[in-house]
Amino acid sequence: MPDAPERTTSTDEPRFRYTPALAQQIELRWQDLWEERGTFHAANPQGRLTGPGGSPAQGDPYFIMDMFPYPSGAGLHVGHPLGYIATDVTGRFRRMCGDNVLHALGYDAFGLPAEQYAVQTGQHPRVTTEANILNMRRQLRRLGLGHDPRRTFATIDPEYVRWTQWIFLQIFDSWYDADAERPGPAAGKGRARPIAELREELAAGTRPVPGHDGDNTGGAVWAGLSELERRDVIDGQRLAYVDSSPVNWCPGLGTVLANEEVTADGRSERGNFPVFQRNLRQWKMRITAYADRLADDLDLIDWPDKVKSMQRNWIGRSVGANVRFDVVGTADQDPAGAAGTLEVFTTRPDTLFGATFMVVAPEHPLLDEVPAAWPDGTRSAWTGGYETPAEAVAAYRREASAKTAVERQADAGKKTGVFTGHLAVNPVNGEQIPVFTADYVLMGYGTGAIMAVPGGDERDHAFAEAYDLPVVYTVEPEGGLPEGHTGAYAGEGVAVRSANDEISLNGLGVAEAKAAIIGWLESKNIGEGTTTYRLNDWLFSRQRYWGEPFPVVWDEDDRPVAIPDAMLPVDLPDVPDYAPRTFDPDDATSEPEAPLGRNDEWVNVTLDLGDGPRTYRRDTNTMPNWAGSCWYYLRYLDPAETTAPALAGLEQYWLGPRHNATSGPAGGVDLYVGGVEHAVLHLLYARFWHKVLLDLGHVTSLEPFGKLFNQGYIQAYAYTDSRGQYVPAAEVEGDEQSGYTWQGQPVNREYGKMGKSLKNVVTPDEMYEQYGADTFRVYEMSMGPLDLSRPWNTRDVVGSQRFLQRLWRNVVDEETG
RNA sequence: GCCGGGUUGGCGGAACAGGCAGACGCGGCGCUCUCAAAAAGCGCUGCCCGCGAGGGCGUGUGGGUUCAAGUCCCACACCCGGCACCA
Repeated sequence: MPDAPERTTSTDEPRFRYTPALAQQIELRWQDLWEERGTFHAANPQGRLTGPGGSPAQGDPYFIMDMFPYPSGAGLHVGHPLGYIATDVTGRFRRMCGDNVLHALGYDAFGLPAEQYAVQTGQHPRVTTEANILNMRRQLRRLGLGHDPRRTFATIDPEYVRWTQWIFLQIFDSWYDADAERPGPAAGKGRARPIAELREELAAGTRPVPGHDGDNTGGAVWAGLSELERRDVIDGQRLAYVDSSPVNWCPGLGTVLANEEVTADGRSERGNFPVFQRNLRQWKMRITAYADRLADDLDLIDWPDKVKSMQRNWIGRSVGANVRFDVVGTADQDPAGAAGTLEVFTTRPDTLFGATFMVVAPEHPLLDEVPAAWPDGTRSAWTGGYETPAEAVAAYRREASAKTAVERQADAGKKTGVFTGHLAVNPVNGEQIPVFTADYVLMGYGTGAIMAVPGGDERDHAFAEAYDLPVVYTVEPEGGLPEGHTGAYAGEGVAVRSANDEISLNGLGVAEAKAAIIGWLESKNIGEGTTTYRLNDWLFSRQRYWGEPFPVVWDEDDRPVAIPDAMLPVDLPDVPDYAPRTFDPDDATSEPEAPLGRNDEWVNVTLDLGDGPRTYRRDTNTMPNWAGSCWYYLRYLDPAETTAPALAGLEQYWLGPRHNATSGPAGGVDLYVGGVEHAVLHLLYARFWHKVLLDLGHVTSLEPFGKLFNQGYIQAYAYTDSRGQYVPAAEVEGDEQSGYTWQGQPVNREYGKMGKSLKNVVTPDEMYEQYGADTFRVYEMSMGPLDLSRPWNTRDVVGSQRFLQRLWRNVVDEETG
């Protein structure tokens, strides 16, 4: 029982009433005691981290976690702690039930906003970030969260960076063996293996050399390669690799971005700047190798369906077939010979007999060379009015490349295109069909080329209608297509008009027909069943300062060399100017320039990496913000561990599939609470890293997060005056009926986020001061279900205050104490 | 268009397994305390009719199942979120 507070006002309030002042006194006292006693220390089954008073681990392990915060300069508003309060309540409940609860909070401290804040304030990002973390710690401690304070860390801590870089090197030093059996619970085919094993197998000749024809028996092909060629083969197989392909270049941010960071209308998620496709040499991670496992293992985890479906959508698995069409030479070239082949991907190989033309993306390499003249039978509508295919194709390519993502979306449905002059041979019936280029076919998906079946696909049908191309229906529903049917028929049915001398699909259902035609294509070696994904490899390098440097140097042959583990971490150097080099947001021709490149002494180093001192160039990129958050859950197990990101025994105890089964058959964190905005970013990347670590034997759980819960957002009202300027929401008076006013003038109410610029921020500090942390916590938990978004109303908080007062009165006499 | 989630008083929301709809909180009204106000406490508060007793209506809309439906089934409308020319 605390002493009665000094009376600070002249009221006649009872001495022992539960007032904000008394609440604060109680809260601070207990917060100090919890810290002193280590009340919320979670006990590891081994090692230095024991429970309160040195107690050993007892009860079922229960690992509960929040998506860790980004220490922004603005400090917290009342929306931020919502999830932390919820996990605290759950964690305390489980602890009371006898579980060994692990609950801690670290800080995700690299990244663009921290860097931008530092640039604005003219201070080094480390200075501002550390100050922000301190402020956030203070605000959160006052909330009274039952966290284990020994387990906190920030992603910018050099010891944390060491292990982030170490994991990067594990990925860099791995390749994906699609045929290898996975051991243990991950059973199936395909896993990451150390790159050294690839080299051994190539040298021994037990594996063909990728990208090189020829029989590698006894390592014959391998032996014929120079050391540089060998390194190129190896580097081409790594799970972290550098290559030059179209990437998202964002001049406004001065960096390239991952697909997941670009919105559907072609802008950066952060800053909303235009993003351009450019061929640039960048680091990527081979997440596509894990596409199937990332999709399939969603069945093993307890996540909201919404998030699962977003991930499935993003991965975008389609099962179908690749089919190769011969492209014939035209009259002026070589009328007899084939000019090449055109490979397409289709999910409906059963409709091959209905393919009456082909379409390739404007960027397709087939268009680099086109026939000199229009072939016989070319219709004027196909040529775009040009004299030659070359002119027509060039004009269309120009047009297409000038289109922005927004324009392209707006035009979706309207079909434009032009005949390329090429003719392809439909392998099932020998018919020569025209090859068009059109922007409704995307280079980034499948093979960038399709067989068009206007009888079975609405887009192809629209194109066929616009360019007067023949329509053949090869699938009909039971009872046939209705009289006068127009448009494509994409439904179930049986194959018709689908037979040649060797194979007949007629009468088969869609699934059987697919299987039959794939068998035939494979027997003729002109196609095979295959699976295509929408997911692309993860673009992993950024041209910014405030991130983890790549633990890689480049040798005199311009090949990447890993920094040995013993030399980690590679610290961020001091550079004269850490500001990113940004550009006119619309200037697509600008070139990225990494701030780390501004320090020649750092960039050019002499190192002894095992074969004597040599000079190298450091990699000047930094990792994306996601790197640190890809594995932080592992670091809570013991942030001071010096031999591994996390000890195997601890990982098994806290994350392994287990007994109380709260985390499900895949293991992972028992409860992970955070916003839905990371559905295809952090949550996909972290799953990918975890599976690589699993393959390499560093973890035993199949998934990092067994159960996920998305909390809603606390929203708020904001008010604008007649000029549209925001006015301080706290000073607005009135209600819905009588209208709202600020300083006597009427204002407009809007509903949305809480934010500085909207002048409607309410801070936890104000709540501690006016009501106490417990009232604040009760209010947030009683506003409504956690997964819903709802409005903050400061005046409603008093209800929770009265509730606690009533509770208090039931236990304590307000007059006597 | 496809996928996911919703729709209950003036407002946020509750109703767990089909069993008294509207818990709890805000707001509103009345009262107590006070010279007064604030704070706090007590009572009332879904809508309509009625002085009242009381009556009627009521969970987006229309149907259905059931002794009984916010809850189950069918159809529709609207709102929010995600994806979208992905072959």
